[in-house]
Amino acid sequence: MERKVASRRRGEELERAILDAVWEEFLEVGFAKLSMERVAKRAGTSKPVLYRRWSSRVEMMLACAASRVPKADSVPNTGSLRGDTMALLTFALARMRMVGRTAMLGMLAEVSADPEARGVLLAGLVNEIVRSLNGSVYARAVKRGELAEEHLTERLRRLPFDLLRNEFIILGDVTDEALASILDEVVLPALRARGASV
Amino acid sequence: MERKVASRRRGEELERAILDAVWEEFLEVGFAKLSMERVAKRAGTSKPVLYRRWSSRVEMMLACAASRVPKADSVPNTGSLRGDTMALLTFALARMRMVGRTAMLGMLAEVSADPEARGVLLAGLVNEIVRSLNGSVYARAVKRGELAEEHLTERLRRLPFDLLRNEFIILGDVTDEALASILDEVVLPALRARGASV
DNA sequence: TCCGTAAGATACGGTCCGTATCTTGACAAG
DNA sequence: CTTGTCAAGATACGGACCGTATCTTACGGA
Repeated sequence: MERKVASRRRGEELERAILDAVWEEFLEVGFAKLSMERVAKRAGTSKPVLYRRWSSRVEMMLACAASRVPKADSVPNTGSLRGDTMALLTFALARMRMVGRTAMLGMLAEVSADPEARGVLLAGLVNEIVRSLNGSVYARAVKRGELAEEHLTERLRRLPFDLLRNEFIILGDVTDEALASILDEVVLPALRARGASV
Repeated sequence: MERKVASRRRGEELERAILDAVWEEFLEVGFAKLSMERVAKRAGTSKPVLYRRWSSRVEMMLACAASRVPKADSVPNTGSLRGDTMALLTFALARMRMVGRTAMLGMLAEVSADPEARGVLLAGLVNEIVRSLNGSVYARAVKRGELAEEHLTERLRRLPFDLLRNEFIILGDVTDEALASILDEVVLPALRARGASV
C-alpha cells in the first residue's frame, strides 16, 4: 500500500510504480473517487511528482489505460465476414471490459469539454480499431465477394463498433446473445442491402 | 444573481427558484463544476434547503432536467415509415440538445455505479421514447404493410435511438446528413431485411 | 568528486462536501 | 388576535481534495 524505503526511485521505475498505484486505486475506489492525493500516497510519492508528469487526473488515467490495454494486433481470418466481425467485436469487447463502463463514461465526461483531449481519447479508443477493421476484415470480405466495396460507407464501417459501444455504455455489458443480435439483425443485413432503396 | 429580500419563499415558489438557479448555473459553469454551494448562493438560499429536497447533486439535476425537457407527445403521421421515424428522431435529438452532451455524459457517469438511479435515468431518457415509437410509428408502418410485425425484434425497435444516442454522445452533435445516413444506410435496410440470412 | 536535476516532503489558500445547530419568519388553528 | 409548529435561512464544522510553491536531499552522469 504505502512505502517507506530509503532508496529513491526515478524515471521508468517510478512511473511504473505510479501507474500501478493508479490501477490499484481505480479497482478499489473507482474512477470518480480516484484522487491525485491518494494515488501519490499509495505510490509512496507526492503530488508534485504526479503533476510533473501529467497535467490532470484524466491525462494520468489515460496513460494508465494505455499502459494496460492490449494493442490491437491482427484479426484472425475465420473464412467469413460474420466470423471475422464477430472475432473483432469480441476483442473490442474484451478491451472495453478491462477499462469498465464507469471509467469509460467518466473519461468521456471529463474529456467532453476539452476538444483536444477528446480527440486523443477517441483516436485511441475508437478510430484505431475501426482502421483495423477497414484494413483487414472488410478487405477480405470484398475479396471473397461477400461485400461490394462501393457500398462500404463510413457509417457502415463504424456501425459494429457504434452499436457495441452504445450497448456497453448504456446497459453495462454485452452478452453473447446481444453480440449475435447486433451482427445478425443489424450489421449484416445493412451491409448486404445493396440498392439502398428509399 | 443573488437576492436579499425580506420575504421568505416556500414550497412551489422556492423550488422553482432553485431549479432555475440550477439551470442558470449549468449554462454558466457546466455540469462538472456545478456545486450545491453555488446553486444555493445563486438561488438566495442555503445548502440545507437543497439537501432537504434532494439527496444528491445528480438527483437535483435530474429534477431540473425533468422540469425543462418537453414531454414526448404524439408522433406526427407523415404517411411513410421513413418520414415518421425521421420526425421522431428529430424530436429526440432536440431533447438531447437541450440537455447537452456534457450533461448527458456527466449524469450517465455519476449514475453508472448506482443501479437504482441508473434505472430512473434510463427509464426517463431512453425507454419512454422507445415506447412511443413502438406505440405509433411502427404500428402504423405495419398497418401500411411496410413492415412485418414478426420481424420487429427488441433490438430493431431500439436501433434508431441507439444510433442517435451514440452519435450524439461520441461526436457531440448529429448533423442532418448523419441522421439521414443512419436512417437510409442502417435502420431502414435492417428493418426491411426479411429473411435474416446468416 | 562534484553538480545539476528531479524526488520527496511539507504547507498553503482555496473550493466544496454533507451535516448539525440555531434563529426567525410564514402560516394556520383556535 | 394569539400562539404553536414547521420549514427557511444563516452559520459553522471537520474533512477531502485541488493545484502550486518552497525547500531539502538523494541519485546519477560528467
